[in-house]
Amino acid sequence: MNGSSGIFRIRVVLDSVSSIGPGKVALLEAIDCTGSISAAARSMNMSYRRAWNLVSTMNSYFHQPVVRSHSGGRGGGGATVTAMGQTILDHYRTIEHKAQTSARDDIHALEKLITAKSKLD
Amino acid sequence: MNGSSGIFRIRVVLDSVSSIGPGKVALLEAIDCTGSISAAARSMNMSYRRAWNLVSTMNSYFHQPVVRSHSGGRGGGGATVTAMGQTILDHYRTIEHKAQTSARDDIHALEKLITAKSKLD
DNA sequence: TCACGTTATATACGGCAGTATATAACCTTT
DNA sequence: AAAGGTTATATACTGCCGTATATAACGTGA
Repeated sequence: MNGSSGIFRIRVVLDSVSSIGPGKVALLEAIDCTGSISAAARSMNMSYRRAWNLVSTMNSYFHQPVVRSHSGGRGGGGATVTAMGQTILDHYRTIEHKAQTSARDDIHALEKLITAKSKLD
Repeated sequence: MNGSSGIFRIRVVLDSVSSIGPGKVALLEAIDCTGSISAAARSMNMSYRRAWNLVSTMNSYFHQPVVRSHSGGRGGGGATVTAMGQTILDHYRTIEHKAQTSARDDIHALEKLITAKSKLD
């Protein structure tokens, strides 16, 4: 029944240069889950450089950093999602859920108009 | 005030290869408005090739064509958005509106978290 | 019958986003 | 002190998306 996967992709454009969408959100969650930027990148099959750039960008356009990182020490270092980061994740997921729920009938109607091909996996 | 512009971008992913988002929707509306693919492309500062490819793609993944075109004749030819195309536009706009409305509080909350930069135009 | 502007299609070119790779600094653990 | 894995940063390469450009066919109106 899916419900939460693919289907619906939302990007919140906050500014002419600031936006947040499925990619950055997934990265934040992966960092939260793995405890490091490089592990998160690996888990998503993304280059470290790209992951680092995304984090750097996000850190720069919110009032406070969304990720805090440190190098050296046990495990070589790591990164954590800050309270600000969590707040953003929460809002994004809420937006996603409300949007999905409220528009579900029309989404379903659209789905019925496409010629059946490979279903989403 | 805005209401309909930027802020919120939704892409409905119908299939591993089929999706519809702001770009294709804007193109469809431009075709509906101008009566031709090339005029629509010009009005959007998009190459004819790209516009034609997008139309071709959409025509291929819905049950019926979303745009019908004809060459030659008065004005050299033209293109119109079919009933199917209109239906898709309607559903998309409805989804967009419902999503925007239902998630408005959280969107606003997110906006307040970014460092003020150039506002959307 | 010729002109006009469009559809339809192909090929070549350019820019840029993302990858691959390398290197230094960091700091705990052994 | 040495090892190990991470952050942080730079440079070079690659692939792809979209532009630019060219050409043929089409069909109404002058």
